[in-house]
Amino acid sequence: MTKKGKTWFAILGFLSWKPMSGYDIKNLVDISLSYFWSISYGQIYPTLKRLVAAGYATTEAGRSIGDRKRNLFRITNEGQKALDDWMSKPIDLSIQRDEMQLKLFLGGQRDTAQTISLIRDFKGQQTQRRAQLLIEYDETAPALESGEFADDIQWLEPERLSGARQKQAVREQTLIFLLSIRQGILKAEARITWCDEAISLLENPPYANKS
Amino acid sequence: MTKKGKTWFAILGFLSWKPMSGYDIKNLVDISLSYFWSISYGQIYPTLKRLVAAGYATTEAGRSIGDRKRNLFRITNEGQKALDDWMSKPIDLSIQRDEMQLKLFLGGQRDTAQTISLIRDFKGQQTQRRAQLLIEYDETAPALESGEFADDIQWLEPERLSGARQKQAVREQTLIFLLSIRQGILKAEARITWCDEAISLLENPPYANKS
DNA sequence: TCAGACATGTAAGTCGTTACATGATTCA
DNA sequence: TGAATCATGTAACGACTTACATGTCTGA
Repeated sequence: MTKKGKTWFAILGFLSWKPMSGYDIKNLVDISLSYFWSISYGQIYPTLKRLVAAGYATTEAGRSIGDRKRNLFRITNEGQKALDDWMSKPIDLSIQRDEMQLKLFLGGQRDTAQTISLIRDFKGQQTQRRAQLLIEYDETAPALESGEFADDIQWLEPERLSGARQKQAVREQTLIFLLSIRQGILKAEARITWCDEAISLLENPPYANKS
Repeated sequence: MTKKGKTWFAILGFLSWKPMSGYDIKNLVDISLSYFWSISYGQIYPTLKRLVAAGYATTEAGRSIGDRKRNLFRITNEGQKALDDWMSKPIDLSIQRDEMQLKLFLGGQRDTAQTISLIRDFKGQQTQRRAQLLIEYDETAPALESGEFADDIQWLEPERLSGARQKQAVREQTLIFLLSIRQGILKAEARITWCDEAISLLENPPYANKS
């Protein structure tokens, strides 16, 4: 049996929303998950094939009204079952490589000045990211009230629902999206806090006057 | 020319401390960088070969006094130069895949109850990790005062230095190590904060009474 | 009509893990 | 003596990116 990794279930997860093409999936990830996920065609198309081979999806070539022609993939009951199973499994917490920490560790006691300057740069990056995320948050938040997506943010265009249900779906989706942005903001802020602590300690080591 | 990735420079960075074997490097990473880096023999030995081929390191087979025999690798001037260059380059900030966020996004509006339970589990994991890191912090911190490593924490055993210089080296290394633990703690706390916010919002959505 | 977006795919290569193979040395 | 650990490696596989190839459709 083929190996089922995170990409496998990520794609299956999108198909559980509604039937999609590989192209749709790529767009969806790029537009709405760009901060914490990415995927390439080199993964998508072969994985879709394997999903069909595994009986987790079916394919309908060429279909689509009004739109250009796309190869749509639809999740099967078996696929849905496998997805539900994976969704409820605890998060895999294996190491997240952290280049900043690696450089700190490797160079920290050899060249403090350079390390400090590196941390300063890092803080700059994180500060910028935080600002960017705050803007995105503010642009998205109104949809929570209105139930209508702002301008270009129509990543989830659900099957047409009647007015009230449609608005509710938009609100739910918006809340999820805001939560993910919020996570990015908190992460950036934690890093900024760390940078400040680290710079301060490296500039004035607590053992400075010890022999 | 062979590709030079992070693993390449990670290994080179260790060699810049003192000559080491592949086995030493593996141990060092496992013991002191385990929270934010990992490396396997399948990477180490081939990379060491490539470092030698690139002129960044030399090898001395069999050497070692009192110890078992090991193949030691020593960084060259050229290697040191390349390392310095890499060390001063800004941190690569490309996406960090985040399984929690992926699952939130995929399942959030389909099955809120399951998502909440997933977040609760995640919070549990992060709380545990935070506790573990706090313990490690407390165990390591005394070395900042004493200039002597606690019990089994002798990852950096520098070339023998005279008393005062030796203590100073230990203090510097300890500070770096504490900073990296601190980063792990801040990261875990940011995640815990997010979990609380997320659960609260998912349980009581701000749009609950809207039509 | 033709540039640009839409849409689908493959090939080659890097990166990393796991499992396996091999042998030396230590010490209970 | 034999189990554990020290020590060095390779092979196979999976995950992911990049670059390429190919063709369609839309609108200025």
